[in-house]
Amino acid sequence: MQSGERRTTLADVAAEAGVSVALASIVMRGAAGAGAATRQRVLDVAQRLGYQPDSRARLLRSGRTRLLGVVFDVRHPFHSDLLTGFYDAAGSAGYEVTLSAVTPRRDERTAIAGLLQDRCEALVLFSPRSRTADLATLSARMPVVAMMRTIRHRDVDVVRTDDARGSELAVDHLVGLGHRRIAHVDGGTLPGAAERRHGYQAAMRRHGLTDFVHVVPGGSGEEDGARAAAALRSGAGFGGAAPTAVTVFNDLSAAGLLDVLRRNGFDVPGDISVVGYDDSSFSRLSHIDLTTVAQDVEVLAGEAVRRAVQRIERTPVEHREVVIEPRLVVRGTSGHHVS
Amino acid sequence: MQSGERRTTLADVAAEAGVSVALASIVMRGAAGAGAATRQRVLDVAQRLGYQPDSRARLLRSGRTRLLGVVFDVRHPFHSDLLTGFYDAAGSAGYEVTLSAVTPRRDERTAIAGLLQDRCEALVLFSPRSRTADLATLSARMPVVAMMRTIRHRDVDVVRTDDARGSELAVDHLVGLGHRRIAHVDGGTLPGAAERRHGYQAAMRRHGLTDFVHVVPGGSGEEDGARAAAALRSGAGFGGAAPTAVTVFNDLSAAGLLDVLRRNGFDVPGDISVVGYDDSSFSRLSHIDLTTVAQDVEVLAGEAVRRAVQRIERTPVEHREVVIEPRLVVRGTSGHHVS
DNA sequence: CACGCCGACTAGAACGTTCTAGAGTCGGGT
DNA sequence: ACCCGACTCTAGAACGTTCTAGTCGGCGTG
Repeated sequence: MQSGERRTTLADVAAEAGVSVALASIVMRGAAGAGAATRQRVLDVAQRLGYQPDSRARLLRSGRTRLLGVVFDVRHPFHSDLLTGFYDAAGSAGYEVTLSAVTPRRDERTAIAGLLQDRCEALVLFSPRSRTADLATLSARMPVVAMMRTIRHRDVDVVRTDDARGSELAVDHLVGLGHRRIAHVDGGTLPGAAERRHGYQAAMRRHGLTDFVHVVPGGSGEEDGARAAAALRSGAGFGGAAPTAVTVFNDLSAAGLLDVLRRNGFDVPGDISVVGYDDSSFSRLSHIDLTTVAQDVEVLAGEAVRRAVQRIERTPVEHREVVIEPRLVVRGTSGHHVS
Repeated sequence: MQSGERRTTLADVAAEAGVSVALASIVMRGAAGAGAATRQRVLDVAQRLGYQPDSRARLLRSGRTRLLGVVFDVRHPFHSDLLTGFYDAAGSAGYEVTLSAVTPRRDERTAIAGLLQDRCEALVLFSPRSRTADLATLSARMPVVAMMRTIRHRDVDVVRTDDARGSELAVDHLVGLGHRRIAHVDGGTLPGAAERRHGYQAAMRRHGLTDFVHVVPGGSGEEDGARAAAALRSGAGFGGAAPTAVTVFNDLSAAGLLDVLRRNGFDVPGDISVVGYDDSSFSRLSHIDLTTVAQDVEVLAGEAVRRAVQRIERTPVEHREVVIEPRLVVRGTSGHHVS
């Protein structure tokens, strides 16, 4: 099949229906100005010939593309969730979505360049790692929305979760369960790590637990969490006493930490409570069952689309940065402190 | 920023450089037929004006898009891995990739329709669920490659893993460890489930274990595996004796099964060995550490691209169906049978 | 009956490229 | 001196749409 014949164009449909191309165009895009009978006839012919409008030609002429470009990372499960919400939000705003993936061998520059050619009207970047200056340059060409990360530049919009607040929720939860010796395994220089660390510290101070603040260097991988577990067991932070609870930079690191703890005979949450961050799909596995801080996917996606559309349509915008409230998901790895 | 001014076109560049549009075009696409000095001058001007070619116009004119459309499911982690390989393979074949995602609220039809408008030259569908007839209709319009699934239609190409062989590898591995009472938790009517079930049955027969063949109804979710675990413990299949090993339809189901087993005091792999399927990222978590059957992502992606390109360029094709050998990844959930 | 108006329809330009056909220029071989 | 080929460059059509500016009847109104 897929024969060499030219695909059917609007001209074919028009000829077959015995009308002008212009009228066929009017019918196809549902515009006013065609008689009911003619309209039906054109529609029938189009259907019969299997006519598919050529979006390239259409958009070339009309200037608009109603296309939102999204750069996401295939390695980040959270991005997949966000994508789901993004399609919904874009759809109801009357925009299409075009995707460009970052992979281990395809960097962000390449992914962005791919979208640039597609003439999308705005760029939405999931957890961008580009330098602020590069994003600023980009924003001279089209609206740019950065997600899950702070960018301090007046031409780049930001939609992110309040990560400091997320850590605070985790600490509040643990304090509510009677914990005092709460450690934090951080994410080093990774995006969001500083906010999460500061949130932890602020919450500890607020609860009068300044003396118990203990940050253990971690990272984003399982092995980072495992390493941190070893450091914790040595009990360096609390004058020899092991912490009774830990908040971790992300779920993957938390999983590594959990594993080492359990292997070493610790009962979770009996001996020690663990709270992750991200609500990754695997944290829901009953076997892991991780208490964690969830980002609100629907709202994040919705706000990003809203912001992009506002910029495209030049609607005045109230705040450059939209910060979404996180939500604590209590599962099986956190429990009452028994002294 | 993103001012209302028209974006710079080839005509602008040409005018500024004092050459014709045609020559500017020649320079921009690196074609032969421009003097070195002129070429450099045009390039400089283009750079200075921030010229970005409009792919829509370009492709409208040239007819070709060199675009491969991919439909993937955001929920399937394996698809993310495959995407990585796909970008690589397409890139080195000189093709671009355009993505359309299936999400819980965006079905395959919609995802395909989105790509159709983009005028890609071939469609590659990851684990398509569409009916064969629909795919056949589609293939009248453009080459269609289905992945990870059998399609019996002469116009639809197929690139998939030999799932029967995958199950056989799992069984061979377990038999090699001394197991005889090996059960299979299947995937019902899901794509690939029948092949995996048949592979299990064939391998059991080959090892003379026909009497021990025992298929437990399962599914793709964690809860399916959990349910199957309960059924297994009742020992229905082997005359009251519980199996010493299980092969499971996929990793997620295996994780659910593992969890229930361990919670009920079974030692894995001491009391029972478990083998999953897919090598999902979470199966690598040290906490799960699942022995599983891996699909060769690089090869799958490479073959899919090769096949799509062959169809596009009308190169004769040897086999309609390309079947890739799976690979067993031995981790911690399988061990010697101790009787 | 003339007028204006409205609805149905159309011709042709426009969008930003690529491609075809050909025009000019230069240098070298006869 | 002439021609030829190679090279550089250009004009203008073409791609499949949408949009602008109409044309053409018919009908209600004065």
